[in-house]
Amino acid sequence: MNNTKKEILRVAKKMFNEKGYNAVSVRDIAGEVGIGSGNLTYYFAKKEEIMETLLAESKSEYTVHISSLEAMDEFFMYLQQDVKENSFYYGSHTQLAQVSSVISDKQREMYEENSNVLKEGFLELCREGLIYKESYKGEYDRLIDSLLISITYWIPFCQMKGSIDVRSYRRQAWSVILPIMTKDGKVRLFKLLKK
Amino acid sequence: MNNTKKEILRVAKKMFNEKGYNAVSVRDIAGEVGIGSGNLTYYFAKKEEIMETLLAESKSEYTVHISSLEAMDEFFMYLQQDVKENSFYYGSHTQLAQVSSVISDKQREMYEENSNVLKEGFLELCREGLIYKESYKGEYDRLIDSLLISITYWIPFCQMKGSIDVRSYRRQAWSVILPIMTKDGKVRLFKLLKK
DNA sequence: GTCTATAAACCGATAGAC
DNA sequence: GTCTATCGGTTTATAGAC
Repeated sequence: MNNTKKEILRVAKKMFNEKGYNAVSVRDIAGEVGIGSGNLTYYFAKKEEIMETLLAESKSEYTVHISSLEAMDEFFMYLQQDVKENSFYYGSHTQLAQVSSVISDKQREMYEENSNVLKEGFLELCREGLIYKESYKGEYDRLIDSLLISITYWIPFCQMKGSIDVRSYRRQAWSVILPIMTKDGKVRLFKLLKK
Repeated sequence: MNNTKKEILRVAKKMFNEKGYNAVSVRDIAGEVGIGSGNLTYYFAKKEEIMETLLAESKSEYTVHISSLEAMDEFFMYLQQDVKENSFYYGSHTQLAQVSSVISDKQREMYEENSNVLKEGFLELCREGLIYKESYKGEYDRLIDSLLISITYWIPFCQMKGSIDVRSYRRQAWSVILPIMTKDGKVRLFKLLKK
């Protein structure tokens, strides 16, 4: 990939991180890179293509099968890290859904993928006797939705709360799961979180 | 308040509800009202002032003290209704935070208010023996954050999921609380939800 | 007070010279 | 590949008629 193109992507990601997708214009980006805005258009015909390219590059290779409490904890830490590193995306999640269907499709895809990963994880933890069985049909699905809605909007939520140091998503996630954990599961979780 | 001004607000709210804040221009609104866009500027110097006024008007008079399971259920139904009626606001929550500090201050204020209402409610339900005591310091606060992050971003989340009929927030909220409910509390809740 | 008309500044995007 | 000039669109702001 061309050097200028790389530089555009680097600067755009930085600026989106800081100010959000909508608040950054293509002229702003071109100015920061030190090229004309028309030249930027040569590389990216539309503003949304910059975001789509950034998104494609950050494509996760984290295809995991949660097979233990530790694996689920790692998954939460991965999500937390993902949100932190790609705040250019998560910080503008709602806006981006309206910008391009490519992106909104990607969002749904990521939701379904993470939802499936967590569902398998819940079932595995249940088999291991670490969490209780569903007390009604669909309980796991709803708790998983709570976990995913939290991670998806974690950045704007923390910004809204005005919390100076963003409390970790990892702890937030476990807080939702803890109440359905067995005594055995709780013991193992506390040991894990203390480390 | 002036008749024209009222009409502007009515039309703007309707259009924001349908298409989202960003997708509606002041010209669109003026055109729908049947006045010139410059005339609209006479009433609202900036686009954000329209939203700020709408927000100030929709100021909830629902200052409640949750004193029972039924009251908390009513509160969830109120939140659900609020989100539905004011989708012009909740559907663009993230964007609006970046638009004006008046709005972002209001968002934080609403979060803190709802957070306090729920916190008192949790403590009351605990006193009544319907939910368990905190199993660690801060557990209630985290569950409440889960409830509030869900309601705040309920609309974009449901749109992302692509669920045709939006599952109710009321059920989602109780799903998070159910795991910390006592046997007594669960019995009363199920009776309540069956009605 | 109420409204019209219009300018100013900015945006994403395009065309074409070099 | 890079640039300037420009289009049609937006929000914002002003000047002035009634």
